[in-house]
Amino acid sequence: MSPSPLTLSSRDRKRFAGIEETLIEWYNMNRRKFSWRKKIRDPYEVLVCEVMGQQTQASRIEEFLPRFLHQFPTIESLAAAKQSDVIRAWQGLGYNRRALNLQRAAIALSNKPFPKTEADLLKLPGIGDYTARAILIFAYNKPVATVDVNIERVLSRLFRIMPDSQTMLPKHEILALGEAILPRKRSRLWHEALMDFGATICKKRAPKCGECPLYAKCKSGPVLIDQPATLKNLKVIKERQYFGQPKRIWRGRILKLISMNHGLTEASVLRHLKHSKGDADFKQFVQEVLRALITDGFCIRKSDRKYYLA
DNA sequence: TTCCAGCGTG
DNA sequence: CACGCCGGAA
Repeated sequence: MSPSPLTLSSRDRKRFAGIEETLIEWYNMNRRKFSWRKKIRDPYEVLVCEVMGQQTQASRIEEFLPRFLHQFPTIESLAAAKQSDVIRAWQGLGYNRRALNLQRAAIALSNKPFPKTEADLLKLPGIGDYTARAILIFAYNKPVATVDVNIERVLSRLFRIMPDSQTMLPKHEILALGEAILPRKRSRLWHEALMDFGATICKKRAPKCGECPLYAKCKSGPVLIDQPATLKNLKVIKERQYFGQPKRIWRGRILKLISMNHGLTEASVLRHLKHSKGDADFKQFVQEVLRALITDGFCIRKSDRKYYLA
């Protein structure tokens, strides 16, 4: 899945020469200090770190990664672990499916050389375009480009005039742009710089154009600098509520209940949830959630009619 | 209450 | 391509 090669316009190329140097300089002074950013990186640790990073703010990884790696120090140990222990180790991080997929990936990788190509990484469950490339970049400093939402924002705004803080270039254009400007000898450093810059200066909401070292070179800066933090006319999609909470919250609570008890009947689950008894609709809803947790591979119901972590 | 942020499925 | 998945922080 290589992006179509793109030749930067000579104008863009000229502008970029200064951008690269300024951004790296900014990064050297202002980078976020994370424990996993060490000189030598174990591919397995990069894999875990990147999966934890999916849909999750980097600061929250700090809390979970060391503990997880202590508990599952190698691919083989994760592959051999009880799934219930992996789920428990993931509790609080969110998107629990990632834990299941990560262990499945570990099983697939167990006792084999760690993959070094995008195609091989993409075969793993839970590894998509972004993560496959990110692993190659952070584990091996491989000269490929990857685009997360931070990089998407930074490149869109820098190279094209974005009408507001929400609008971005199409994904394939950004990837092509990313490939075109990639400093191929320092892919890892460059991507970390782009991400940190996007997370702290070129933020989604209320970007700090006033203190941006690239302001003079940024196409969108003049548009974004005075934009109010909250945009009107942008319709907010409200999350559907079930009995006062989004379903994901109920799923999380129920999964946590099951993970903290050895065998729970449906009645016990209902009791723990402290919802008004005799609410038939709520009972049916909980049943649906329990069924889904089983379908999704988190739980099982044994012949004693009690629910357990799978 | 809103914000943040990739993958897999239908 | 649209949607569901999680939970802490702002």
